[in-house]
Amino acid sequence: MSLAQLEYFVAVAEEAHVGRAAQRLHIAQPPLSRQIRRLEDELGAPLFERTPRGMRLLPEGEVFLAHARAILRAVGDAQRAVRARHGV
Amino acid sequence: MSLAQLEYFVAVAEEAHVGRAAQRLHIAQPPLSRQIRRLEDELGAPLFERTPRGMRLLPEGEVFLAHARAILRAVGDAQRAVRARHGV
DNA sequence: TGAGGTTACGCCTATCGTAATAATG
DNA sequence: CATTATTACGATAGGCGTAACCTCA
Repeated sequence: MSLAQLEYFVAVAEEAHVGRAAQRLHIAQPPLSRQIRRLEDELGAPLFERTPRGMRLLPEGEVFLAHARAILRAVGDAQRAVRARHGV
Repeated sequence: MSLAQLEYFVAVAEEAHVGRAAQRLHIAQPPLSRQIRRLEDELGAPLFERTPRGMRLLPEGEVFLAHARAILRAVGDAQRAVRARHGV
C-alpha cells in the first residue's frame, strides 16, 4: 500500500467515477483503475462495486475511506509539525 | 514522502545507526542513507545529527518520530479494519 | 586508521500514458 | 450503441545493490 494509492482511492470514492477522479488527479484513467485494483488485491477485499455508471463504494470501502482520510490527514500533520518546529 | 521512508526513518531513529537499521530492514546501507536524506530534503529540515558514532535525533526528528509511528499504526489499523469487515 | 555515513553507477521493477478491448444498461 | 472500466504494451522514473569515497575522533 502506498500513499499515492490512498489518494487515488479517496478521489475515486468521492467522484464515484474513475474518469473524473483521473482528471482531478491529473493522471490517465488506466493507471488509476489499476492502482485501485491493486489496492483491493492487497487488502484482500473489493472496495467498490463496478456499475456502467461508475463506481459505488461497498461497505468495506466506506470503512476504508475513513481510515484513508485519517492517514492522509496524519501525513499532512506530520509535515506541518516538522516545518513549524523547524521554522522556530 | 512514502510509507517505506517512514519505516526506514523509524528504524534509523530507534537504532541510532544506519548500518544496524539497514540490517534490520534487510536492505543495504546506501539506499537507506539516501532515503533518509531525501526525506529530510522533502521536509525541508534535517532530522538527525550525524556523528562519528552514528545518528542522533534532532528535536525536529523527535517530533517527526511520533507522527511517523502514528501514521504507520494508522495504516495497520486500516488494513485490519477492512479485513475484519470482509471476514464478516 | 577505523568506524560510519555518503556518492557513483548500473540494473531492475513499478508506474505511467496511448491504444485497443470488454462489459453493460 | 454509448459510456465506463479494463487489458496490452512500450517507455520512463524511482529504488536497490555493489563498489568506491569522504569524514572525523
